[in-house]
Amino acid sequence: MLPEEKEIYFSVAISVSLVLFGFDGEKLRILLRKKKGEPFKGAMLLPATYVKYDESVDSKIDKLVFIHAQKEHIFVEQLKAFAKVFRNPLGRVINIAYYATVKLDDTLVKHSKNRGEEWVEYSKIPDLAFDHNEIIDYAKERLKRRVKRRPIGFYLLPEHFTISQLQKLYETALNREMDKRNFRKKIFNSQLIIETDLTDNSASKKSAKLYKFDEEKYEKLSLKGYDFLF
Amino acid sequence: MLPEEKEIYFSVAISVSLVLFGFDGEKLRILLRKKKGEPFKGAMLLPATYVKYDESVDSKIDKLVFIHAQKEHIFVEQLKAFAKVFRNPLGRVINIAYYATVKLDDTLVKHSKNRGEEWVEYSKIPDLAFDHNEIIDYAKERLKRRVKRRPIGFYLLPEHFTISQLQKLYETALNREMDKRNFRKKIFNSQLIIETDLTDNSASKKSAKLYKFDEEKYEKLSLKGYDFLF
DNA sequence: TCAAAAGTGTTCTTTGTACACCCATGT
DNA sequence: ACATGGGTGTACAAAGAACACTTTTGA
Repeated sequence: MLPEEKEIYFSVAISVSLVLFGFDGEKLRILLRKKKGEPFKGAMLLPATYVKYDESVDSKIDKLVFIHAQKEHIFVEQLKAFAKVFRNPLGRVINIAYYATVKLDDTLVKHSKNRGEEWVEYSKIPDLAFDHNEIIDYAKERLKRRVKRRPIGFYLLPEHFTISQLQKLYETALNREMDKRNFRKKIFNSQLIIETDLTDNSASKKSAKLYKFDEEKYEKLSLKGYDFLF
Repeated sequence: MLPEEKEIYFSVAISVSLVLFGFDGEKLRILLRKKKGEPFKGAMLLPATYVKYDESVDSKIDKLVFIHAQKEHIFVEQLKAFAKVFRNPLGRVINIAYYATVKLDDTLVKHSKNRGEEWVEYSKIPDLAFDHNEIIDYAKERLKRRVKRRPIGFYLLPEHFTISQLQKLYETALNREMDKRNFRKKIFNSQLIIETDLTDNSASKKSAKLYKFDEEKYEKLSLKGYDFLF
């Protein structure tokens, strides 16, 4: 590359965007915010930020995740780069999209509301600014595939959860209904969940047993290239 | 973004790189070239090119694929963006990596040789310039996953191929040995290959039947969200 | 005649799937 | 007493895994 050519190459901006999945025990949701400035003022869109030419994309996305999920060490993975020429009216912006999963509780919902953000139902995503609908569609597909092979569903649930909650999560993510008995069989066979003494009676008259994810066992198994089950 | 801020954002370059997989009937290979100019002069690396601020990434990667594969309509998919701050000494360059698969024949090997490029064995990739080893590792993982679920293996073989060739391809991509009888059973059950009248006796005294991929049937099945088998 | 790859079936195990009823309890 | 979700087992079907010998023919 000749020095005089540099400016026709080095004139692009980077942004990162985040598809943050949350599950409230009932429904799978995605965090959206309302755009404050131009372009697309007032439109809903994904959390996103520009990255300066000397900034690390990884640390930028980690910050974005922390701001919105209020937790560290959660599951984050890059989706891909969205790079269409005219996706942003300000100039050429390459968006590197990520997704992450978080346990959705009242504290976090409140935090998001205070920031003017909203946890929108998985199946009710409105038209968004830029190409963010395309990004969400891609993220949903990725989640579907991942959830089949790795127990990332567990990262979306509270520490203690009922089997019904887990099943609802899988049903939403995979977009199909499952048989209760077969589901339980599969889950218990996986040996990845531990029964606790606790119960939950928020959803039913009869109270349900609460379980937790056996992270230690999963670590061991995943070292051996373990593949999950659905 | 304020106008005076624009230059700290719009000062990044994009490049695309290509992990081109080829299979010669015996071995799975990846196309590499030798770097001519600085930086990293003389080092081996992936085919790659810079993308101008107003150029389409898609058309740039299509061109790159065509130059090296000499065919159109081959399987190409984005891997992800590689975005480390110091991956390129010229400045901040975001590399959007792709992979593609091509049928490797003598004509193409010659073409590559004329261009000073080399088809290097899948398991013998040397140390490369930039972060290209990381990109190849990522591409291998993706190929492994894809090959299990979609018959992309067929795109790597010549139009007519023997079952042994197909098995070798799967064994290399998945990095494990398979039982001949079970492999054949699975492949024939998939109903995706058609027997031809042709035979091949290049690899053995006893000649082997040649088969071809039933693309039409695959199109139909893939519309229904069909998943392959390994 | 022998080396090298082609081709071929059966058995057993594991996994997936379909399916229906009783239980505990809050209202 | 009844509605609501919690919890349980069995039988059949499909897929996966292990395993060994015969065939063809060029060298």
